[in-house]
Amino acid sequence: MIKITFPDGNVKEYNKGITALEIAQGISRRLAEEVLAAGVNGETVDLTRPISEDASIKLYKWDDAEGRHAFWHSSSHLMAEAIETLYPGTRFGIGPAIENGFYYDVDLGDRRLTDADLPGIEQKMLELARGKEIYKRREVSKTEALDFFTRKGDEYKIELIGDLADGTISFYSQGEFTDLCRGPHLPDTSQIKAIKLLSIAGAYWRGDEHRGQLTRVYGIAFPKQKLLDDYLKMLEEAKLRDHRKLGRELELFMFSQNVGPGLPMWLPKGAKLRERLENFLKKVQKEYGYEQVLTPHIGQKELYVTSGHYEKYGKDSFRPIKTPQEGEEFMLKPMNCPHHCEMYKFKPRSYKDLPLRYAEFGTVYRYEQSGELHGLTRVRGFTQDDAHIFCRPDQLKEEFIKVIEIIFRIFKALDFRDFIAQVSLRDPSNKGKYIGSDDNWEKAEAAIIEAAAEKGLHTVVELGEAAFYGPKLDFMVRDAIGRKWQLGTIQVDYNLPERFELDYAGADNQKHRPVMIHRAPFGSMERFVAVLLEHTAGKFPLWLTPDQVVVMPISEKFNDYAKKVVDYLNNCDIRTLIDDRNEKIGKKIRDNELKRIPYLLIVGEKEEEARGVSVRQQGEGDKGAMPMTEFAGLIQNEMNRQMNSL
RNA sequence: GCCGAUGUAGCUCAGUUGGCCAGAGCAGCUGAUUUGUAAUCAGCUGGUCGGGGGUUCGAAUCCCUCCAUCGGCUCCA
Repeated sequence: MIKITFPDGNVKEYNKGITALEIAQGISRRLAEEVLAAGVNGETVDLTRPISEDASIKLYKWDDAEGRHAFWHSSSHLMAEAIETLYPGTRFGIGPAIENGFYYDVDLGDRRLTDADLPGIEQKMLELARGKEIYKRREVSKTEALDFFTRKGDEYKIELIGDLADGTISFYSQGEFTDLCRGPHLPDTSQIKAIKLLSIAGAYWRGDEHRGQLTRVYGIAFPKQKLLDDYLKMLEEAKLRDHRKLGRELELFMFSQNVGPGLPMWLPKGAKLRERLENFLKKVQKEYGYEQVLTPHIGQKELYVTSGHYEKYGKDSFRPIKTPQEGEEFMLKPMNCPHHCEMYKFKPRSYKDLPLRYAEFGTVYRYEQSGELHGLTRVRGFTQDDAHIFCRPDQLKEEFIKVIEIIFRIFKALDFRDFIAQVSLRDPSNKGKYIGSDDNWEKAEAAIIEAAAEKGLHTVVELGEAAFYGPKLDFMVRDAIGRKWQLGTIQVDYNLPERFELDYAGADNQKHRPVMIHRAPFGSMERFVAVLLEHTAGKFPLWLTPDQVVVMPISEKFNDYAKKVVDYLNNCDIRTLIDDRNEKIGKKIRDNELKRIPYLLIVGEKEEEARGVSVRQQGEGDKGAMPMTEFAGLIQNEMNRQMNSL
């Protein structure tokens, strides 16, 4: 007998070799139908894996990420089986479960897969799933594994097996299909009831652009048709809050093919909105002792040779601009730090001057490959809410913490509650990618980890994601369809001060080297506005929104009165428009609701007589009539309340 | 840059066995109407069918090429 401990602390005895599925069956039939995978002593395993010793157990269902993961991983194998059936001779790369669904990288030789082939694969998958094929696990030796895929002629699997240690290799088979796989998997295919293959994409083998490209088929599957329907509906709704669509509808920004791809232009409403965001951050930064500076948009190439950026990115940048007479080379600035370093060197600095905090809304230009441009989130010209803090080593942690506080304040003001804090460290196995001494890197990484811990920040650590000159703490939020984008970033840098030979006189009258912090709480104005648009679906808070109030006369007879109301409100610093089109009030309401203007004011005979307005709040309907002075007071109060809490 | 898809009016979209002057709704303009809480009616304007080649008696439609956009990959100082 073995002892099984359940998550609630209960302990029960079972025969040695019992499976999690059998345990579930012993609890209830319903549970046995719903359970997808098991956690045994913290490891996620197949439900049908015999348990041979005392263990704590957790049964994972659809609501658990581990359960969905097993479900989608099994779906991926099912898709591979379908593809192999339909297209014999296909070779397979990797086919994991992902956050939403699964994919498989396949090589069909000369055959090309297109979207039109997907429904056929879906049908074959459903057909195979209904056959209730068992997922069978088998442990194999390395020789046997290599032998199997050599006979099959699948060089991708052979390469994968080559990296595995003998004794750790397992195969999973269902139906006629056998795959190299660690698992875990569902007991059989019958739980896979609804399948949608979503798209086809090219993907480099093992993520290496110098190697061949496989065809990646993305899909998602569910245990119930309704879940699939809901998911597809959610995707449709997400499209409605796509910042590219909202940006056009709300007339915030645009792109022009004549100006060039990835070069956004801010229309009047967007420019004003951005200005309000900038003013908000300037106000906060002033409290934190920052000083605004301004620098030019270009700099001599040598500046970037000094910084190391030229060596790292020079080949992939916009080409330098040459002066016609002297042939001097200038680059569009891809970042602001070298300029700020030069400003640090303007005069000798003392330890008493530090920290020095130079802030600039700096517009930079980076050559991004054409295929990776994306709305406002990935562009070739953008404005960073940049600042560089030059401080003494003993001030580093405190300064870093203060930057975290600024980011918290901004995320709170704009209601970004769901963010990921990622600590990006260097890849210890590939130190050549980075500049600077091991000692400096260790100090910088320790400072970030300590500061984050001190602010109680729950972080994820990613190795190899650091900038080439230093580690960083990034704040990521998701867009409408769940893609992660980096917004705020804080980076510790011991290297640029060395390269630019920055120093200060210490209390000992010796030269010392300052430490630099690069930071951008928004990340870039473009990306921040994009993510904010998707978060709010275009319904910005009152203080930020482009137009706060629209006055709508019932008929043209009341246009004069409406204009008086508009003038009065604008004089009260309330951003007010008039809709004096010759349209019925229902039409005006509809159009202005769709423009997401927070307050719609209706004025007709009654209102003119009473010098009042009838108030309608966006999305909430009729709020009744009141004098226009009272309305103005309410809006001003609301705005003041919002601005003061920023 | 790579893989796949898409590109018709400002916006959303019809229009493929290649065949009269390329269509609709919304937006815009003009007029009628003078409206009370999510679309009043009528008329009109607006298109190098992404650009350039080619095939054909004839191309939005077929082929080539370039560009842009979309979904991924790679990349992201």
